[in-house]
Amino acid sequence: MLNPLKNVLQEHQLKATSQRLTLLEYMMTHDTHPTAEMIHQDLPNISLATVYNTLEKFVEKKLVVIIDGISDGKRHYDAADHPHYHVINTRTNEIIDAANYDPAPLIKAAQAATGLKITEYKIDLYGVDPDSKPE
Amino acid sequence: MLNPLKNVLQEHQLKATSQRLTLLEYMMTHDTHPTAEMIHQDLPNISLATVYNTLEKFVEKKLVVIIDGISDGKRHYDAADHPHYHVINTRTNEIIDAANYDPAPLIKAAQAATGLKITEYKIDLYGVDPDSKPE
DNA sequence: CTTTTTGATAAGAATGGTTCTAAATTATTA
DNA sequence: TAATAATTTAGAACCATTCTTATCAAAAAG
Ligand SMILES: [Mn+2]
Ligand SMILES: [Mn+2]
Ligand SMILES: [Zn+2]
Ligand SMILES: [Zn+2]
Repeated sequence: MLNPLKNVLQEHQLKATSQRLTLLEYMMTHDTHPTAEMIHQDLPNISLATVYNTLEKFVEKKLVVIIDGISDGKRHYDAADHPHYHVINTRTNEIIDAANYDPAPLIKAAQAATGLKITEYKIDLYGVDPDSKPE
Repeated sequence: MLNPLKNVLQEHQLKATSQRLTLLEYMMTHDTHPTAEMIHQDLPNISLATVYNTLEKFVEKKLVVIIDGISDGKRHYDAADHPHYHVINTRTNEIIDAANYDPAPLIKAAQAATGLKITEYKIDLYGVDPDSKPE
């Protein structure tokens, strides 16, 4: 087995079809946060239905996470290969990755507050360029 | 001015119509996290369009926040009267409020990482009952 | 090697939450 | 009051996502 992406898929009980390999590589190698439609435009040989189906599978397997709350009304996707949080520039809708924060105390607080076992978390902050005029 | 809710609306440059007063009171006095449709069912005298329009205004003015990422695919709304974060039970879709966490270091980290001025943040954790069987 | 079964992909139709439109009310101003 | 502006409303339209159904491909069975 020379293809590490093939390994990743098989470890997650997903058959390594060419579409899945292509999509997984796309998500792993792009630091953008594309919508299904954007991915389909970059990979026109994979049908839009398959993009949606495959991303759904990847989300189930926690290979990919959904970013919503973007003001374009569309669902954005992000490879979940390294834990990080997002800062969204509300003027440009740019989604910026950041990782200079340890979520462990937050997870602990959430478990203490609710008694639930935390399986996932999502931290999104919204901001604007400080030099930009208000309104 | 005896009605404090009327004050709140006027302080936010919103005319205090009866629909807005009713909706603001509804959001303030309910600790649930309803969808527009749920609110409309509880307040059938206010049209669904007005529920959407008014919630959008309230979100602009930061009186209300949107909760998305719930697996019912619908947008939920929450009064923003006190800062808190959410823990979502992914088996029941219950949205639990929690406030035992200070977001100041996170906000500081985000500003340091991006240079943006943070205006809003959204922290959602997802969990399951620890006694429930897996899958 | 067939044959059979299972799962994946594809194209397009359907869905439904949300937004838009245009008309009717209501509030404000002169 | 009349004139103007803002809000509300019902229903139409939108469109991102999901569903349907038909093909296709890979794996198991024989
Ligand atoms: Mn990424
Ligand atoms: Mn609340
Ligand atoms: Zn990211
Ligand atoms: Zn809440």
